Amino acid sequence: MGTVSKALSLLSYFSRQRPEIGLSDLARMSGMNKATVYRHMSEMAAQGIVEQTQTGKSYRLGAEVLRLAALREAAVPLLEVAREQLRHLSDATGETAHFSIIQGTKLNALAHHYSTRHGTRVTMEDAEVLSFHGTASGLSILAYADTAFRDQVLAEPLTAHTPHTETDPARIRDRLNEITQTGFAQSVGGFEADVHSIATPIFGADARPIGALAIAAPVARMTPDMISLAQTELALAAQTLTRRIGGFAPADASPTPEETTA
Amino acid sequence: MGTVSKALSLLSYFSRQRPEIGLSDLARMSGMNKATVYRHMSEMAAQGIVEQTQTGKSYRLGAEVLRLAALREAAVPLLEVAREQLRHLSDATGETAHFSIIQGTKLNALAHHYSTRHGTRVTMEDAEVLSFHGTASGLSILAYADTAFRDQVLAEPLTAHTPHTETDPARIRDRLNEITQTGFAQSVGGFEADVHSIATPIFGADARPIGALAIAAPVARMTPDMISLAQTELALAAQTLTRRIGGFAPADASPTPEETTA
DNA sequence: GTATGTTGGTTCATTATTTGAACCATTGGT
DNA sequence: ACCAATGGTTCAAATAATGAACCAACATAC
Repeated sequence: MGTVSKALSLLSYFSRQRPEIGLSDLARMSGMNKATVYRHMSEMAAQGIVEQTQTGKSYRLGAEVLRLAALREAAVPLLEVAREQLRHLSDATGETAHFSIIQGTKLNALAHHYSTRHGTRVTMEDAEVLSFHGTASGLSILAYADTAFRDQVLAEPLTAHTPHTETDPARIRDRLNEITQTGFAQSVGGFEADVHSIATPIFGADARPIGALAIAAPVARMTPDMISLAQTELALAAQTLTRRIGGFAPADASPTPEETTA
Repeated sequence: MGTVSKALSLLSYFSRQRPEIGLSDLARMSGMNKATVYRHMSEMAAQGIVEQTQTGKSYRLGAEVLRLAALREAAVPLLEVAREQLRHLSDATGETAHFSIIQGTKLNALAHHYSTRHGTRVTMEDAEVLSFHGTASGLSILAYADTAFRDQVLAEPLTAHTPHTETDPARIRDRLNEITQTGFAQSVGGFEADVHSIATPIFGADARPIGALAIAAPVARMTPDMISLAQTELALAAQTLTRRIGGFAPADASPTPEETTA
């Protein structure tokens, strides 16, 4: 691993739960020497990628990443198009819609939209790390991912987020097969208790999944009619999103909206 | 300059005008050796910061920057709060409102909001680089920036974006003094022909300007009444934004909304 | 008030990494 | 068939990264 990778890998320790990290902590977490971490952070700070809090101590992400993200959106308007679909999805279903993408071996929630139809709703946070095995989004992606990626994810220890999380790799593989039949993954309380989610993957130019659209509702409101509606809308939104970002669904991919509506 | 800085500095060559860059071009632009650029880009690609287009050739910014930006927003909700104010500003004035921040020695437009009141409007692109001397936003920032920064910006060659762009450093300094009197900067056709902009700065925790809010309208629609309205709304929005991000306006800063309304 | 354990930051000889000229293999144009 | 690009690769030489030990500053504990 080169110096640049090492420096950039420091960024992976920042999370929603830990948006600011001190020098010593960062050195401990990364296992790197304190002096090394200091220089890496200083260099990244000079480039605006990170900055120090006004107390002068701990580090956090810098404003430059905003520029980079805006530029990325200009080149590949993934989130912009996704937000459009999310708005439509939550309006059509009256429930929370969210979008997440694969980044390395992680699944990151990047955008969401709430509906105002109900007083209670499933709440989301952007930049939250989701699990592949415990969420509908993750499962839908795994179902269409190549074997190597699936094996890699399922080889790691699978944490049980709730009592209902399926953590047995063999049983998860069975579910993945079922998912490819319908094109939709479901998770009932697998990540958060009392949340029923339905998801379908989004594909990149190489026909491999790059993310997922999902609708999340309280278990009680996810009636058969609702499931049917959610699937219809998800299929349409996913197809639109995949197409708009220049992606291609694989031959065995999620059904077209016509098929679903039937 | 360390290796990490050099690698990260490659990112600065990506712009709205040039969202994808090939290896040889990037080497030429940066003046670095082709092999060096190749390894830097490879390492950054491994971290998801950049990626290669499916034609396999040129590089562009990667999806990881979206995660980083989402995380930055979670830690410092600058854009979220700014967008709120932009919405209000464009609704209240019926014109285009936009927000830009200083990054290094550049001024970057990062968010905007259009009004639907008129058929014609000033259009903006996010992630666009603005000039300090040619825009109302830039001037408003310069007016409140420390001397060192102001000198640095005015020492560089000042390009004339339009025939109306003021490029004489001495005359610009005079205008900056006037700006500190009122708290607002104006630019009539200084960046784009037929665009009249009014801007006021946003301050960080150290009472130094970090960005600016602006309203841009076609010259003909920027009547005295409109200017007055824009200033009132800008002052309020800027004060709110500065406060919400934990910033402080300096003692000699832009007037409070009360003073302006008078 | 002193001792102790933090913290962020710095130093410098040793070491490992980056660097760049020259080199391929492809591609596209003439 | 040629030429001039392109992205990518190699390897000795040069340069930069590294890490143990070291500050000074700040808490907390005794």
